[in-house]
Amino acid sequence: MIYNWFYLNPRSGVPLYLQLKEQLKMAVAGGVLKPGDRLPPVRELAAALSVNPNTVARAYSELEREGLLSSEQGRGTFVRAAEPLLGREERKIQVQGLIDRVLVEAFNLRFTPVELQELWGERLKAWETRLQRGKGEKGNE
Amino acid sequence: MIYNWFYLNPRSGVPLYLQLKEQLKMAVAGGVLKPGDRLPPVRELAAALSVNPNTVARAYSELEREGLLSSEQGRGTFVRAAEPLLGREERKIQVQGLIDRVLVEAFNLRFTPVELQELWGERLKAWETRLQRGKGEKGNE
DNA sequence: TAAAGTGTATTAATGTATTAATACAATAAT
DNA sequence: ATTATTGTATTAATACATTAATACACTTTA
Repeated sequence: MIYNWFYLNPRSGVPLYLQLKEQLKMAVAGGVLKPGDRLPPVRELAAALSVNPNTVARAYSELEREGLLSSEQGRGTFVRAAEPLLGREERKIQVQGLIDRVLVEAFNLRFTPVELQELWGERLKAWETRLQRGKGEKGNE
Repeated sequence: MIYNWFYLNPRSGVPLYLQLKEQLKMAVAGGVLKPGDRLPPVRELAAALSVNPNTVARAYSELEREGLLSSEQGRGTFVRAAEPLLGREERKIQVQGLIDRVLVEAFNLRFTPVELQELWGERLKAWETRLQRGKGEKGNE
């Protein structure tokens, strides 16, 4: 069951819809949800997570705006198979911005470029193997 | 003048104190502000930026809590010279978390590990040279 | 010691975000 | 066609964040 991949904590301080968005992104990035997969209906997932359907709807719709999902009224919500909405150059700029912010933070935490390079390598490899693992499988178990 | 390194936009949607925090971090990470340097008094910087002194005070105090600055009542606020407050392991975990978030975002934007590796290398090098440049200089011009 | 310069704390005004309740609209199934 | 299923839009209640006004406390300097 795909539900088991999600867990919301109302007392964490992090908004429910943001927690869900984050976990949905993880599920897609990690291969648990694959392009074309259908997500649970808003009411169903909302019931399973004990939140208002609007909360799930907001997570879905924001992820649609960000190009990760695709919602069709009356049909359902799906993981987008095609390229995201943004163009190649725009996406690159966005990722660059993210990387720059990490670098600034890390330098302020007194990390050296060499240490950072090592840490980055570690994490990238970890995600690569995770993506590899989730390659052959199908469906939402 | 150090003031020239800061610019706040009240209509950007981003809170003023966050804009200032970000720019202060950049100034330190990039070597414009060096350990031991004194920052402008809250009232003075506030006047220069046309905001309430509390806004500057908040930026300063949060950066103090984060270990980047050090404020002393009656004396002023300075760039912290010593190691940050967090321990080595804690800092590593924090940076790892930041990196992971970038990776998730990037994968969802359909970047491949190879592309990411390249982009990361570019940005890291860019910051390295920037840090190098700001090494010999002294004071706030 | 008085005055000026500095960061800090308290309170209030205002805007924004979050969540829920409810009704609407489009599609699919019968 | 009718009903069930699905996403969407509107509104309201509530809490939180942001900024400003103002007074306070500590340090330096004359």
